[in-house]
Amino acid sequence: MALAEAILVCLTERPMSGYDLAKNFDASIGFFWRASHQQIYRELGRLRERGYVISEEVSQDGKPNRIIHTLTPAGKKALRAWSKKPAKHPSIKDDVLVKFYALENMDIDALKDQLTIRIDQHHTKLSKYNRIKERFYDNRTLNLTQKGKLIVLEMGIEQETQTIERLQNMMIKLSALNTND
Amino acid sequence: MALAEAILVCLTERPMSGYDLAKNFDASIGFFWRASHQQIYRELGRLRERGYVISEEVSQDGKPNRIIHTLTPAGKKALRAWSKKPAKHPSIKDDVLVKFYALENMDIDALKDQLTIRIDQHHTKLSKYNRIKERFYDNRTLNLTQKGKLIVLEMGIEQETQTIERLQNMMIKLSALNTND
DNA sequence: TAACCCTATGCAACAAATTGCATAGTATCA
DNA sequence: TGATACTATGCAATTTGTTGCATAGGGTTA
Repeated sequence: MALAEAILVCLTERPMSGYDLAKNFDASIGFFWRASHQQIYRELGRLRERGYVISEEVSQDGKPNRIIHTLTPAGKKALRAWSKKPAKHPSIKDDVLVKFYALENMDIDALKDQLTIRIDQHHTKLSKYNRIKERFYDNRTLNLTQKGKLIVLEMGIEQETQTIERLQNMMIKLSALNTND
Repeated sequence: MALAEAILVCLTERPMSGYDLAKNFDASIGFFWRASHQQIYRELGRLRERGYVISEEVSQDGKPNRIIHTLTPAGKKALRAWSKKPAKHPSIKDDVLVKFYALENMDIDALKDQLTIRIDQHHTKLSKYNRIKERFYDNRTLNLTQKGKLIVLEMGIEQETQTIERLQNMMIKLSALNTND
């Protein structure tokens, strides 16, 4: 259950509400771990039960009260223990590639549209990464945690760039098939 | 529930038993869609209920009987309908990248070991892809389905090559951190 | 002024995935 | 000859993930 750990990792940055976490899972950490707010709230309950976070309600006016979750020493200990455990295989599930596996039974024009959408999505991601890099990491003295984040960010930029190229390549090959057969 | 469709895609090649499918999900199609045999057997039950496959028991001697599942016209129709539906976001869940997000709370030596294992795994995958390409796709006249499979195979080879480079890059950056800080 | 979005939390139902176990014969290796 | 691996199927329990809904005040837009 690495969602628990992904949440703890977020909370090392600063104490956060479930809502803040959900937004984080929609942006930064969400680039390689997605979770809905429902999942996050449920998991926060479990983390509280285990004593990995403490939660306190903070009243706001005009807005609903927030519940701020803070990482406990036990939580940090759990994180370090987790870091020593072997990593799992990253999950792979990709509709589009499956579709290429039975082209004769597919609607090829529809598949092209899907490829186009995919390429757009990766462009969006790439722009986000680049914006984050410019804003937060250029020309600064970085501590260890920031350096770690910069490493994954740069890997993300490379990955997205290469993915876009590969998808464009697939598109070209798919189009070539279509006109010849 | 695209596992159903991934199974149907496999069955377009030839009728198969659950066991055969499980092996396929461990090799070819499994490179971008993983599923355990328990998942597959359960899903086959549902596909049979919906009339997308028909199943017949074949007795063997020495070995347990096999149940061979064949794609029905209704199954093919369902596949084509699925091909028109927009693709989902490919699922992303990667422990290792999450770990880079809180380096101060991680055991960096353990993380290096994990990176090494990852690199090895991608090398293994790459070799498999290359072997498949040599065996089945070189110097042949290919039909549409085979061309589709070749496209994803070539994309897989590119992807794995690039992933290995990126991971090695991460390793170098991580090592540089370790000695300086 | 109605429709919609944002902040903020959460329950409930359902679907999918994981983990553990069970059966049972054959083959291979030490 | 005992251990292990392969073929072949499947149940059951648990954990994760998804979808739909509910509440509720505030701001923005048409």
